[in-house]
Amino acid sequence: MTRVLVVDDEPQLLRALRINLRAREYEVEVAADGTTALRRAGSWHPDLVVLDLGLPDLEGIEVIHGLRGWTQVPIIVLSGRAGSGDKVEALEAGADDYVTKPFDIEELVARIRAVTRRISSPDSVTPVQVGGHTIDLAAKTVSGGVHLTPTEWRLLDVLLRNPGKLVAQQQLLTTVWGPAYRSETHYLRQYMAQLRRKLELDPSHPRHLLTEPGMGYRYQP
Amino acid sequence: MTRVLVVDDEPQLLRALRINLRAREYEVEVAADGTTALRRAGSWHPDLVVLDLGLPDLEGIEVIHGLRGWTQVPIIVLSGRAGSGDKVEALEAGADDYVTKPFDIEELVARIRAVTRRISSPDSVTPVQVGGHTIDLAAKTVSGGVHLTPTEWRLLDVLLRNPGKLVAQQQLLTTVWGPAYRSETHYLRQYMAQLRRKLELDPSHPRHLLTEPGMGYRYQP
DNA sequence: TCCCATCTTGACGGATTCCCTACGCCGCCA
DNA sequence: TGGCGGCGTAGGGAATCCGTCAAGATGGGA
Repeated sequence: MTRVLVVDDEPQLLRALRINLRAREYEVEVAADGTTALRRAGSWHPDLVVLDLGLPDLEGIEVIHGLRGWTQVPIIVLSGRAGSGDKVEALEAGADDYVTKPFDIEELVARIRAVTRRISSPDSVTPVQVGGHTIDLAAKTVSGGVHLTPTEWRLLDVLLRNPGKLVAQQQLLTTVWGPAYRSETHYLRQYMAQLRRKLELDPSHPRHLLTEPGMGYRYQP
Repeated sequence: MTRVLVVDDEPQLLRALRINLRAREYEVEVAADGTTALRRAGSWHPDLVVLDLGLPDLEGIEVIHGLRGWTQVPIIVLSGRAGSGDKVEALEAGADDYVTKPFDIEELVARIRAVTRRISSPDSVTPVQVGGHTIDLAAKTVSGGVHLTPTEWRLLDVLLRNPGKLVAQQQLLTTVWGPAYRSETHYLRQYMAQLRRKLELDPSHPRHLLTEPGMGYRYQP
């Protein structure tokens, strides 16, 4: 089930969105200010964030930056201002879509559907087994009380979305750390070791997170 | 169906391209910034990338380098600047075509068709049979628990991409080891023997990895 | 302010891969 | 028959790559 975090300081709008989204089989959490929103996103790992730019404590742009610091979760921005300057600023900060108030709630739901369809379509990611653990990439959960850090999730994400395929070191480094880290292979060694310690039954003889010397790594289902 | 990843930070242009390309039976994914683009390319494996150079987070050139680090997927570059310097830089970084804004959408579609017709994506190469083994060049896998080293893969790659064709010794040496090794034919003997040992049913009587004395080698499907 | 989780950075032993030399075989030709 | 060039095979040293431990740096929350 798709998890949506709605961030807005108007209780009426929150209620309306919660009812409409739950009726359409979405899981909904709400936050009334930016600080709460960032904290809840960090602990709950939503699949989508609906964010009002006019918040009491933080600039909406700050919330976008805060989220983009560690996640690529889709963000749909709500705003009372229709100026193209705000729009550009929000989209440049990393928002995925922009809706101007007042809006028809059906329109927002349609945009949410469009964004979530785009996210889930690349390959329907169902929970995956590694070692004795069940990993849910969408919910960002691992069974057995295992906790992964943001970087570990990004790395595992790339590997698990290419099951059986060799993923080159350069690809892992550029997608997880950025293009500037193209040759910093010691990060890979470090974090692959951590993933194995946390996920493999016998970390010194991995069966799923495999090394291909001189090339990269491979997730073997 | 051909898969196209469109990277641009202008929502209007994204929408227009998505509609026009989908109407022409392309599968379309979009990304609004370079980081997202790199991640999505890594998980979705598009057959073609349409890339705007003016992105909010990364230099477009960086995105090209990031992609070229692991894939030969065709890249069509969009840019607002018509200067030939940018053009040269993008093409040298590995872009396949260059379109200056503003452009007619029909023109872009025509170029997309041209590029996809010209280049069959290496990521969509179907597995190949050699001896009793199935070889997947994209995933870097061989059936039957056979393991190949990086140099062996590079050599096999060249041969398998030229099925039935004679590949000259010089060409193999320059593409696998570099131009400086143009006359070191003993490397070829060494690694061809290893490939045969690992892949051919009867290594001393190869049926697929054939020698053309004095000329080079040939992969016989 | 301190503490804790996370991300960096450095160093070292062991494993893999590569490079290089040497040798035997075969067909060709003088 | 003996020499020669091209090819296949074998093995060991060197270079590279990888896993691991440890410690410093960073930043956010209590």
